[in-house]
Amino acid sequence: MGNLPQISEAEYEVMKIVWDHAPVSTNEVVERLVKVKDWSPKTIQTMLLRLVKKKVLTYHKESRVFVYEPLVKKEDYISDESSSFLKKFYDGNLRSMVLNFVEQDRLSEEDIEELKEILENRKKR
Amino acid sequence: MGNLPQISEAEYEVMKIVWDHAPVSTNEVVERLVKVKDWSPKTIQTMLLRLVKKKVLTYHKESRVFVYEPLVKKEDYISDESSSFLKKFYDGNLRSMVLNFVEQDRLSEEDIEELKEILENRKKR
DNA sequence: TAAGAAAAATTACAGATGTAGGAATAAAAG
DNA sequence: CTTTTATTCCTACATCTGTAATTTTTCTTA
Repeated sequence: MGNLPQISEAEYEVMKIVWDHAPVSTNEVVERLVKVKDWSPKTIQTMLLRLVKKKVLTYHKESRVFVYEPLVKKEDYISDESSSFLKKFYDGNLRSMVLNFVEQDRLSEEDIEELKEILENRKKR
Repeated sequence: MGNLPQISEAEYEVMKIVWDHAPVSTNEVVERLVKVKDWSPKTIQTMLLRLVKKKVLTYHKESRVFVYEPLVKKEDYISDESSSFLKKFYDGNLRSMVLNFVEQDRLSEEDIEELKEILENRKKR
């Protein structure tokens, strides 16, 4: 953990598409993204290029088009980001975070109940 | 939430000192930070300046020196960052994050126990 | 095979960030 | 009052990020 490449905010939007649809061509990424984000296709192409340069993606040519695939797994990336986040703000552990949420009354009754169930279920395996 | 100024990584290191020691002079911030970070005093001064410009800090002059105080509360900032983080990676709720941790076996038995206690205690008030 | 269309390659540029150096000024000391 | 020193003010510059436009290359189609 902590050794994955840096992915910027805009790049992450692109990665979400790639993770969900790889192997995926430039065009498909563009088509899917412009539905959601108000970006020029050129911008999206820049992001793809940068992600390749950062080794977050690879591509191969299929005749004239690029087809991309992730080199970094989504789960790994999210795990990594979660660790950094917890380290930065909650002394590295999820307990501190949950405690903080509880103390600040940022959880509803249902949240609490569901959390307890999640923890119970895990215990029982 | 979501309307607080952006605080960069390096700026955040400075803010930690200010939050913990305000009202605090440029010199005190520098002295405390150079113990922890390998930064030039000039760099730290730049950070303080930028934080003032971003309205994260105010200062007043005490004779010739600047004395800083936060305009943004640490708790508010952390809350805000937590919301953004959860929104970005866990669909906006802490439950998803905890569930994910549980599923990925990233919590020890003690973690689970402590979490359950935290939730229990909260219920009982 | 030449023209047109589609894709990729190259270039651009402003703002944020990390990382300071140097100039100006004000206060303290002699 | 002048020199030294501490502090602030202004400037700098490379990299990253957001946001593309322009140019070149390569298929496709007439």
